[in-house]
Amino acid sequence: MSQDGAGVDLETSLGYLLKEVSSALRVAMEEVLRPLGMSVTRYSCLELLAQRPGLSNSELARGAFVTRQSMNVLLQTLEREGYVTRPAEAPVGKVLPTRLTPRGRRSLEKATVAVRSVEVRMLAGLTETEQSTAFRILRSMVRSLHDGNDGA
Amino acid sequence: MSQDGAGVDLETSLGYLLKEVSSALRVAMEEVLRPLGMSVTRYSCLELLAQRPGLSNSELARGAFVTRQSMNVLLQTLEREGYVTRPAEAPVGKVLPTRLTPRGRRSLEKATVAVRSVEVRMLAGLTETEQSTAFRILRSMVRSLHDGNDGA
DNA sequence: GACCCTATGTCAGAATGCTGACATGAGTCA
DNA sequence: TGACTCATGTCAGCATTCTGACATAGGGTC
Repeated sequence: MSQDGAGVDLETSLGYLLKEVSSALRVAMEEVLRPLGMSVTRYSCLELLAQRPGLSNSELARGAFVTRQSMNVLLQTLEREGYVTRPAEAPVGKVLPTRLTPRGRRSLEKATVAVRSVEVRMLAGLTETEQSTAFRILRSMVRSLHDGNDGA
Repeated sequence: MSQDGAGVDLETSLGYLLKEVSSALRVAMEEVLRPLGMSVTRYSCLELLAQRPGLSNSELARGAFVTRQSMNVLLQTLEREGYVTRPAEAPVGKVLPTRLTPRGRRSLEKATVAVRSVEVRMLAGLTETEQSTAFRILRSMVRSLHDGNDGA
């Protein structure tokens, strides 16, 4: 009854399960980030900047999986609130390298602890080997999906 | 430089990789669904109804990982356009069991083919064993994440 | 029956992300 | 040099989803 041959069976579909996991992960992250007054996208942006200082708006957008327009709005907010800084003039081209301020770094610290606790919980019950296997398999999926789009 | 000890290293984080995969999957699905004039959520709703006829608004919302308010908006659209039907009066309680119309079923058929092709592409390069392993690991992640929230 | 708790359907407003569009700067090629 | 292409930053409008709120139905418990 749940599979009439032609359909994508939800119970056995890896795509559906993937959506379920990412949904649960997002909910869990929002839950621990909310008390800190931070959203997932905001956290992603700050974490990206902490690990790769000087990233541009477009690079941050790609790293956080949103459009550069959305990231631009977020960066303007973060800049206005004093979490990041961007030069008034582009050193080269139109690219504006962004950096965390001390305030941004402090804000990120608490968020990082919270997010790490979620990731630890998600990985609970998995061996090191299983985690490595999962990593390899997920990487393969990303590659396969991109190949079909970009043709690269 | 990319890992100063305390940070969540993006290059090795399963959470980040998970976000990358689901993002790529969503993009790929939107790409094949757009020519059919269908969105991912719309497809999810129809597929859910095909496999489990009579699902209520709230059940569909949970199955598609959106709020029941969002699903309600979608259902009203689908009903107005003749893809689904709901009784005017609730047979029991307030629950309105929803069903696909022939038109909805036809619309879904093409979409299912398109979505299946994406899933096949995503799984290309993975053995049957790897797919089973991925399924088991992802299920474990969902369980661990939910345990922390519901306390169940 | 009275009460409480939960789940549901639904409306309205707010937030978030996306598409479309434009100007500008860098690289390539003839 | 000039034309062409591509990537970037940014503004504006639109679409989708979410949060808040309300009334109602059903299952308990007393």
